Amino acid sequence: MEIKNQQPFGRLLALIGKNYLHALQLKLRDLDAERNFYALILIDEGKGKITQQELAELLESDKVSVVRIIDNLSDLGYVKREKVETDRRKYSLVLTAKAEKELPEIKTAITEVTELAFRGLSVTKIEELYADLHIIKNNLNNRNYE
Amino acid sequence: MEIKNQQPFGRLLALIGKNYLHALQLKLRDLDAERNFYALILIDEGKGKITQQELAELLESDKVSVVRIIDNLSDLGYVKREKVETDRRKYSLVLTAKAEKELPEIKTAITEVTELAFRGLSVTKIEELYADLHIIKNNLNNRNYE
DNA sequence: GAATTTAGTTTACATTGTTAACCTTTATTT
DNA sequence: AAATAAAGGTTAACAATGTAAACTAAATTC
Repeated sequence: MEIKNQQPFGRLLALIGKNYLHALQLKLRDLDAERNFYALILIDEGKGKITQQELAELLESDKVSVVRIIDNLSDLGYVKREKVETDRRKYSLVLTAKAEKELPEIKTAITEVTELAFRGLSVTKIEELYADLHIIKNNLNNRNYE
Repeated sequence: MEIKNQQPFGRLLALIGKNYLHALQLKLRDLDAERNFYALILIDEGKGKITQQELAELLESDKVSVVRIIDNLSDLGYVKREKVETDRRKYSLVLTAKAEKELPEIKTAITEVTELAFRGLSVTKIEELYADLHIIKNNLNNRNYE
């Protein structure tokens, strides 16, 4: 396979990532939440203790974006901000009952879209793929070229 | 490797794609063009005959986005729109001398970032990776779930 | 206790994605 | 040939996203 005359590798990845998200949004179109599904999962895993700053790190995003994500999820009734008593600059992010009710459907949808994406690939190949992608992700980390 | 407790696959790809583009933009920061590098390459390959509609298909984008891309490249002096005489609805997209002069640097930068991304992976692995990604891209094509 | 740092918010601006309405030119229908 | 539809491109509007700067309030450092 010639590498020349192909679209840049990063462009290919970004395109696939976008299509993945579209498939997920379609599967979950009956929910109020239209995006930020992974944030909900991370907040759930935070067991009521995660802060916006910590969430920003997990999402590899910045705190301004996280404010908007939480505003969005909060407006839709998925998340509540709770002042941390021991450090009153921080908020703990807590899922509402609504979010907890819908979370299984979200996780299932993610699994299904991932399975759709991987159709025709063996488990071995998928594991290799993840390993390679993590190598590539590290290679492209800012500290490697800035 | 556990697939659970990882970030959604599409999110990983989108992140890597974004980092790839950042690396490329950094490498090419001395150029006037700050993006749309791949569009320039496609226009070059179109040998002065490609139209906006055709470019939209190659970019897997829509015609509105392409208008903006060509506006941008045209404002920066990289591309000219030339009316097609045989079908006066269309424009041929033509690179300027400036674009042709900078194109080698752009292609080199893309190659370098791609090589940086693939550091530590064998040629065999890279070829497998491309093959797998194209399978995944097809799997996630709209027609497979809409 | 003054200065700095941290968590979060707000504002601003540019880019991107999406949709709809529109103009002009070409193709199709009848 | 006239009417209609379709195609190529443009414009406008709106929401989402990325990035940066300035800000408040609380905590930490010196």
